Amino acid sequence: MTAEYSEKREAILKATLNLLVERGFHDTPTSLIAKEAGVATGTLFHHFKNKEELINALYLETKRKMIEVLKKDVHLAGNIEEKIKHVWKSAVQWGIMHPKEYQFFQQFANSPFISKLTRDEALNQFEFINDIIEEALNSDRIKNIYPEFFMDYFEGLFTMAMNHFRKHPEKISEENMDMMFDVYWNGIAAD
Amino acid sequence: MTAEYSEKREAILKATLNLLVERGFHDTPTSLIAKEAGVATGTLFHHFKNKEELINALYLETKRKMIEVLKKDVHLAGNIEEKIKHVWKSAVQWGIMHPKEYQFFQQFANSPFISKLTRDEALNQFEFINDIIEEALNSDRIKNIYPEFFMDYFEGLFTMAMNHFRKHPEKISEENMDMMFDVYWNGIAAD
Amino acid sequence: MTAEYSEKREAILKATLNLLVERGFHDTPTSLIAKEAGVATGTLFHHFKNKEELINALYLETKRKMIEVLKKDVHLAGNIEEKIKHVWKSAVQWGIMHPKEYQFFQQFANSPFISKLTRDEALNQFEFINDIIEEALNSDRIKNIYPEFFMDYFEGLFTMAMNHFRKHPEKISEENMDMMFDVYWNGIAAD
Amino acid sequence: MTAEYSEKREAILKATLNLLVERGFHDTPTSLIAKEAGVATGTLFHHFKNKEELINALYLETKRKMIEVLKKDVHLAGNIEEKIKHVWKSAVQWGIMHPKEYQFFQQFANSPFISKLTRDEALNQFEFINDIIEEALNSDRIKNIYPEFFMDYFEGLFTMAMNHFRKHPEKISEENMDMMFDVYWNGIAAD
DNA sequence: AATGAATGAGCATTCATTCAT
DNA sequence: CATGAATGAATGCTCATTCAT
Repeated sequence: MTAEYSEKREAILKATLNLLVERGFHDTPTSLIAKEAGVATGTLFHHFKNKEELINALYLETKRKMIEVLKKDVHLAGNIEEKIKHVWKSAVQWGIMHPKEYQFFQQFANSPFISKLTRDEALNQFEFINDIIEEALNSDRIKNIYPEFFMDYFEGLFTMAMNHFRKHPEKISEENMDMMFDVYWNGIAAD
Repeated sequence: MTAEYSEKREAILKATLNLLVERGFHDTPTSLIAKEAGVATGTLFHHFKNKEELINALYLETKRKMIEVLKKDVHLAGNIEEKIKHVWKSAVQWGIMHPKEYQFFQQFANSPFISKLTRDEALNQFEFINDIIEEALNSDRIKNIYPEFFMDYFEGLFTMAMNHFRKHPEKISEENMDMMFDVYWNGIAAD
Repeated sequence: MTAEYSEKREAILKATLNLLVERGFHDTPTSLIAKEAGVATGTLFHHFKNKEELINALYLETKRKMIEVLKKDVHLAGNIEEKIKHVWKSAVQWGIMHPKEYQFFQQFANSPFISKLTRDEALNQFEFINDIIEEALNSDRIKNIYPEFFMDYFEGLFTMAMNHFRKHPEKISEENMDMMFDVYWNGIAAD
Repeated sequence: MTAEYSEKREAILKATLNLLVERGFHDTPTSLIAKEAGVATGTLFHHFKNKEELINALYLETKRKMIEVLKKDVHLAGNIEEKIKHVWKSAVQWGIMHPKEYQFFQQFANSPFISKLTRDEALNQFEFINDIIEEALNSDRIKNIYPEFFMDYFEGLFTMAMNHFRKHPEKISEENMDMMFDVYWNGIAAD
């Protein structure tokens, strides 16, 4: 199912995102999605084989868009700390600007609906981060920790920041973001 | 619906936990839970008003047991760092020893099924942590950060550790736990 | 799914038979069957796993009842010709007395809905006919024809008679039945 | 909807026949027929008003072709027995050579899809057989049986032969066909 | 004539829950 | 307390058919 452009298809994806985060998976019938998208029930299944595939498509296309943002301008950063900070802040800012998309990722992060295939393809797009990680580990700026942890630590602190800002929106500020990145960096910085 | 002890009741809770993490919520009909628990369908509704209440009961009782463990022996720890480390490591160890329970918490962390009531009651039991946090913030051992972040940071790094060990079980070791706590502590330690 | 007795189950089977022959398979929704049987839609699926199994059950139980009739009093017949005639006439009379059941068999004789399992089990019950066939072939009353054909010939002429009487009900008479059996017998009688 | 020749039309009819006998009516959506025929879904409805008319057209055109074969060379036969034998064997041979077409007839023989109109028109083409029957009944070669039965008997024994050969393809032989015709003839031959 | 995206009524089936026993 | 047959609203999905291009 290639993602050829189609207005109806787009409308369905948008309605799915909105309803899923507002009402949860099992309170979002396909009939309601279709209604919200302004199409017939059959049209939904014309574009997506079934509900599961619809959600996987939404997951993948949303992730693609997010990663597009994270990648942007990384190369402009100077040293490795700045590179990581750039990606980290881009991620947090993206999450703040796209709360629904972020919540959707949270909801389906551990869901059996997101197939291994989808997960793998999403992971592939994160490859550019591997380069950064390698560069970081090879530098003398950070502690001697193993790569798998480095990756999960990055994601973990990002998730933490996002959850925090969701619970306490009044804390959203450039300053606090910088503070959190400091916490992140101090955690692994070489002495 | 008080939690008086009953063998059937226990069997239902146990079956619920197993099925929920194995098959996900919407692939776990109450009929299957009853079957797995070795009771009649009606019996389930005799002990729990409905499916939602069953899950909330499971959530609450499991959380209670977990917190029991975290609280244990905290008072024996010396300074504030040791106290926090004790709770943190107890939490990680509990998660490793109870993978199903941990996965269940993850699955339902953001679920609309867990009522505000349940969430609040669970939170209440975390109160003993507030004391620790206050003690920490008042000490000169850690940076000047605001309390809400401190709390979320603790939970965030715990979750990160758990996810990491779930993805990479071969990395589970006392040593790595200590390493992660160091990362945690360095992130917020006063200079 | 053993055929334990149940009034609702019986009502469903009866409604199925009536509707199937009146309206055909694909114009007989399960909802209509349930309505006609005076039960809820769920009840139908409580007794039969799905529509297909419902039809297979109807097929098998109807066939069982029919064969019961064919078997009756065969042993009273004298020679082999009389035995065969007895079965043949019992079959034709059963078909005339049970037009719906007969039509149902015709409709589903070649249907992919009737599973091989059902067909085989139905066939098993015809075993008593094998004895008769063997006796016939070993006698000197009939021509030297091979057994498989003998069996199909019997069924073929029965079907022919049934079709004929269905098209021309005014021809139904003891006399014509006898005439047809003569035709049958002459076809294979030894010179 | 006249049957003007058209490649797409032919392709649709062919695909219909193949799919119908392979998968049964209710597992053969028009979309699949179109796909198999290599045309767009709309095209099917351009050539046939609806699914029912498509099947009726297939029925009628197939029957026409079959009867063409049965008629061929009847006039060359000598006496009435030979004439009947000629038609009977032609029919059996046609069935063996065109198993899909035969199965299709069997499947739809009692179907509500084949309209009375279609059935009547198909019957009309059988008229040449009436002449043969009349000739037979007026001759002294066969028993005194009434015409309606004579007709159904012919068809019944043909069907029986076809079913037998379908179940036991290894029995297909000129010899067995002759044997079966003998059985047929003996059944009604005058003493 | 041909296309195929769009339609929406219709269907088989599921499942939380009830209640008579 | 326990049972399990019965319920019926709700849902995912199918498919014949239409129609703008």
